[in-house]
Amino acid sequence: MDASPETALQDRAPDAPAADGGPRDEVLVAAAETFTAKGFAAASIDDVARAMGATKGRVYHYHRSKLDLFAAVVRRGLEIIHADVTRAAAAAGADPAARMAAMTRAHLVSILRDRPFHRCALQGVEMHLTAATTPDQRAALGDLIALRDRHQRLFEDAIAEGARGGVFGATDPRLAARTLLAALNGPVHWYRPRAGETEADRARLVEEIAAFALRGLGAQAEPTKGRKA
Amino acid sequence: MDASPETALQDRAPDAPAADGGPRDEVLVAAAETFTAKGFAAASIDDVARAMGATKGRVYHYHRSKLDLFAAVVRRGLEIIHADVTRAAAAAGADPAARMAAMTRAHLVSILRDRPFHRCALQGVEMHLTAATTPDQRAALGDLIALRDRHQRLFEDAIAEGARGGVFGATDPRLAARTLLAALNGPVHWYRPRAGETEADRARLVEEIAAFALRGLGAQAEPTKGRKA
DNA sequence: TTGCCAACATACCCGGTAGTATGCAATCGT
DNA sequence: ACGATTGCATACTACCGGGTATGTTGGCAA
Repeated sequence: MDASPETALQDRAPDAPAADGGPRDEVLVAAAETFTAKGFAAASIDDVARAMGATKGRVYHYHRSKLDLFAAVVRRGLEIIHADVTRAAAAAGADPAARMAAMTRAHLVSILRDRPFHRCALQGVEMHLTAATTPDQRAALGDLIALRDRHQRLFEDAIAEGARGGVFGATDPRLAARTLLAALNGPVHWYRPRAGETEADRARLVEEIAAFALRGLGAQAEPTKGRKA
Repeated sequence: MDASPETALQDRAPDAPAADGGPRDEVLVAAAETFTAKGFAAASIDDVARAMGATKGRVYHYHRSKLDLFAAVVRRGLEIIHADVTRAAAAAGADPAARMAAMTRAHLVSILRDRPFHRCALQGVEMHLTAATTPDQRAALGDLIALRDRHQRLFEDAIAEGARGGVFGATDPRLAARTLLAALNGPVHWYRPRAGETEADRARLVEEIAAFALRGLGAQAEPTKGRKA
């Protein structure tokens, strides 16, 4: 079986397109929910399997280790949100304020929609700063950190551009982006879709948090120009 | 030893005054740093002991279980920051904006000073939302959540008062407080005192984040009235 | 039909860790 | 001076959970 180390299934790029609803995808979803519920270290592979009504065999059939599984979940989360924000930024015009507003809302919407994945992504990011003991862990989490940095730079650049245009008052784009994202990521920790929650409820949540974040940057509260779009 | 279940050492109120620098305190500090570095689930009691150059015996002499130890750390963190913010709020005048500014800065300063404890506090809060399996865990974390809520209510009330006075633009004080605190707690995840960092550096950090947060509330950027105090 | 392989389930191993039981030196009250 | 208690260290146990090795079943190709 391990005759050639490259033969077996890897979860490299095949995960990137994603969300096909197939069995591989079901494992990822179950893992995201379980890791979200119990945390990476506290959740067992059996827990993940049980969440699907399956056993370890199914999990290890698609992923070579617990960390690999987790990394796949984190990667999925980071790629989803990066795609969402990038798309929103492209759709918005060149105006820095409107562009930033669109990015902020897209980030929030993405979080509310795929909260388990994004929660795991945050967990994964924190694991890096802390103690990634083994060298393979370092490697596995390393490129995930790169993805996170890429996403953060999206906001850094937008802030810096706005600051050059005098739209924002930020002196340190990096610190501003960090603080902005910290505020935007808040719902990851406490949001739970309540029973009978409407789309409008979520939209209101997004608008309130987005308003806070955009004001925080020093932007003038533009009269909800692109609203309802 | 367990003849009477109440004789032995409990870590109830005795911890509250705290920070005496004694051996009990040293255990708490080591625990805070270890849990911060590895996370609650991933950190072992031996890790905590090793961080002190001691063994498990010393830890279990002061705390009855891993969760008890962790709860003590979380409690310490929550009590510290609550005391700091309360004191700052009292020192500031009755003006809602100035009061909120003082609270915000106090919260940030507290985080930079005692980051390990506050990081554990955040961890502990998240553990509650997730899976506190056993009933004693529920109980242990329950009152910690109460402490967290008390601290959050400090900000909620200040926001609500400011909103009544028309100082802030917040429609939902609870959501505003949550988002505000999320932004303020940002440094808990990434801050590390760099070598050769001066007091002024930290002050600048505090001011930038505080400015973001206060603007987020819709407050006018008051010309740093109580600065250097 | 047969053979092969994907897609799992089952059974098992084994290292790490929470918790305990015990030993033991120093200190303290009397 | 001397038990008793404090303040740990050491040794050990029980168990959980990651990982693996080995079935077993269904579908698909030839």
